[in-house]
Amino acid sequence: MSEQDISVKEKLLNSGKEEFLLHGFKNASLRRICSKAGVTTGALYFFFNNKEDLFCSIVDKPLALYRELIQTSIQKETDDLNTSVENEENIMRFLMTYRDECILILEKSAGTKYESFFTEYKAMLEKVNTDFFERYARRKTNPDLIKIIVGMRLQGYLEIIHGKYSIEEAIKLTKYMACYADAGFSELIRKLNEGN
Amino acid sequence: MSEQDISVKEKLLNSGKEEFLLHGFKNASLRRICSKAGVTTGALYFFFNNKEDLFCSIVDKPLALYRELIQTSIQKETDDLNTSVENEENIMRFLMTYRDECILILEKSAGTKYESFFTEYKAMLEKVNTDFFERYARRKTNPDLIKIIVGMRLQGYLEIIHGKYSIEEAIKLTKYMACYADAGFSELIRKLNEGN
Amino acid sequence: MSEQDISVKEKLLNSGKEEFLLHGFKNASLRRICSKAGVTTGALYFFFNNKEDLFCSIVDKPLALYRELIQTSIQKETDDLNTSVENEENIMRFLMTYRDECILILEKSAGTKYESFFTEYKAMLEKVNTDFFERYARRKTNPDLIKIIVGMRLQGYLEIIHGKYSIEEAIKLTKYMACYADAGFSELIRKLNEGN
Amino acid sequence: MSEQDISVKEKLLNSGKEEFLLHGFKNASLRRICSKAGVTTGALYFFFNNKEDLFCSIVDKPLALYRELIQTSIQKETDDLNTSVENEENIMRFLMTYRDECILILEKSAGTKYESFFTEYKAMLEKVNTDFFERYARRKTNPDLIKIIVGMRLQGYLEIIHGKYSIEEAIKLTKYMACYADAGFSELIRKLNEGN
DNA sequence: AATGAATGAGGTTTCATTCAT
DNA sequence: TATGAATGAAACCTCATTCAT
Repeated sequence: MSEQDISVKEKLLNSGKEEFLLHGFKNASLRRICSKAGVTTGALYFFFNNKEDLFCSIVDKPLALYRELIQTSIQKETDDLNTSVENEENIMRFLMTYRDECILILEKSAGTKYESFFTEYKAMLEKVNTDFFERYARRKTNPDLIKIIVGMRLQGYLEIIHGKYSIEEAIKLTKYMACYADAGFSELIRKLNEGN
Repeated sequence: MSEQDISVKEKLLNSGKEEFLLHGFKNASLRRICSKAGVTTGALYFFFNNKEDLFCSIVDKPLALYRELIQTSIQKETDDLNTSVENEENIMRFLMTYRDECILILEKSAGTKYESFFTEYKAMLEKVNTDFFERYARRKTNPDLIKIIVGMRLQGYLEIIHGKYSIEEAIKLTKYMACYADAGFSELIRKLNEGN
Repeated sequence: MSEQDISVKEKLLNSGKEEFLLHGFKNASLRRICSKAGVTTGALYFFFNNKEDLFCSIVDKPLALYRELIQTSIQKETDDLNTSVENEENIMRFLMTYRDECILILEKSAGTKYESFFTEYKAMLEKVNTDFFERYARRKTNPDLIKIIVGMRLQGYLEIIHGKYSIEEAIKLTKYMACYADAGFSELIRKLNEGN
Repeated sequence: MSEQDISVKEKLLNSGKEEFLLHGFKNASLRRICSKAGVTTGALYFFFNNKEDLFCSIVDKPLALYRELIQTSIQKETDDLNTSVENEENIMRFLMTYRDECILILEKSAGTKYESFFTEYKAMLEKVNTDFFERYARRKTNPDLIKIIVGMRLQGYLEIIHGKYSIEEAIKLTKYMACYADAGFSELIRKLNEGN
């Protein structure tokens, strides 16, 4: 598809993505977005209802896909713990495919309906980890510790997403990260049991 | 010091801190800051040159102190590796004492001259870690891995700072986090050497 | 005529009428009109020159008919005073038949060329009433009083038009109103002559 | 007070009143209001929160006074029917004193919180008239007729307010109008009883 | 030391209208 | 006939900043 064949709507989605990534939702300027797309501000409102609608139009589809992926991954992992490596790879493959959109949702969405997605996602992971921990360590968890570990692990993902890696590189790094995290986790359990 | 003795300047610094924490630098409103401080916007410009000057006035002193602390900590740790635990405790003690200011610099400073502080700080830590790694593991590091590990570790700190912990609780959590991170790090080295 | 046979032009006239009634000419939105009619804004400009042309197309024919009716009514009443009851009934029958269009012209036309129609109509009625008064009361009229009485009488019509009455109900109410107005008028003349 | 001593706030209130009277609340332009007052649009927001706040600042005080006046008038008239003439005179005196503000509330307030004031006021008068009617005519009222008569009477007030009369002239006209309305009302009752 | 007033630029959004197809 | 796209002006509003007093 040649340069001139990109529709204005696509141009707006592209320059919107760029602007949102650069400044975040609230500080993004529709004027800049439109002028980057080579149209007047009014034109934007032919394609989108408002600023948030533009943001959501960029982010909605990947997000829906991601929710599906998470759903099935958790299901699979509940049925068979051995799928966890494979699941993590699938997730990372997805995240790398939709790098920009992930960053938008997780770090640039303040002011939109997705602004609490990250927090909710973290809370969910904390719950999953707590359940896992209590099943295998057979002791009460320290919710503060769980929160820290989950936060660190997610940051690991974000570091990889922010890097300019190929998908294969990213997956390799993810595996190293898993190695790091798992060893840390085991040691923590050991120490906590010992301290008991 | 009685309530009425709080000078206008201090009131502005306080309400500024509050507002910047709540909305970030760019989305903070000087109007709100001033009305929270009980003065008009003009008054602010008697004490500060502009919005950024107010931000910096809140953050500058703690930042200078922190830079000193880091300097001496690194020096101490270079001289004697055994001081590392003690150093980390000192740092966390500092961070918890200046929780708000840390959050401002690390997460709310976009639009100010400190907006790249976090990135630079990370880069510095990456360098320190690389040096350490290369000295003890006697092999080339993977800079991408270092970046990830440093990012995760810093996120650990941030998680603790964001929690409403007492200093002693925070230090305890920091130690657990160190345990997690060190074990992970060791395992990573082992694996990398083995893969060699 | 089946549903699907309603031409686009008619759909536009209908949804235009609805919108103008709801928001008045100036605050009406061509977008809403077109979307209610199931076409795009461009289509409107095939049938009408502009917003005002749409308004006039809704209102022009009833207005022309009304002008005829008024003309002949006044003529008839000049020739034979006894036709006045019959004339008033004819007028009310007409107004009820074209309720929406009347309301558009009288109350929703600000911004169009008809915005002063009501004022002019009132002025005309004032003149007619003045002539009548001077012929039968044989004295100078008070133009201010005439203006007030005409305004009130017209408001009476508007109240009836705005009610959700059947034509027969409306005519009945009109007769009561005439009774009220005539008695008031007579008493006023009596009082003015007495005060003489 | 000399021309140059009029504060900007007063200038804004004046040009606002002018603009609202001319175009109604919704179609009034803050730009025009401000440029008529010789300031930029931003200046308006130093004195008023928004467009509606400007409108209300023009209208609030007279409205509060009017509500008091109505309250006491109804009370007085309930206690002693003979006060009605005096009450009506007081009301008209008030309306003429605050001509512009009355017109704003009654005819130009669409889009503000006062947009339904007229309707509510009418409904109240309909109730008062119904009660009065049923007490003196000893028969069920026709609510449609009451509505029409109240609407006409109010229109009478509006006609007077819109004229450029002095207060004394206005009061004189009001008395004539009362004569007209009372005679009409009596005749209507007579006719309705007869038709019984 | 602080107020009160005002600016001017920029924010998002809505609108009637135009025009190539 | 009608669409889909785009314009440009105007709408209300917020902002950091300035300045005379």
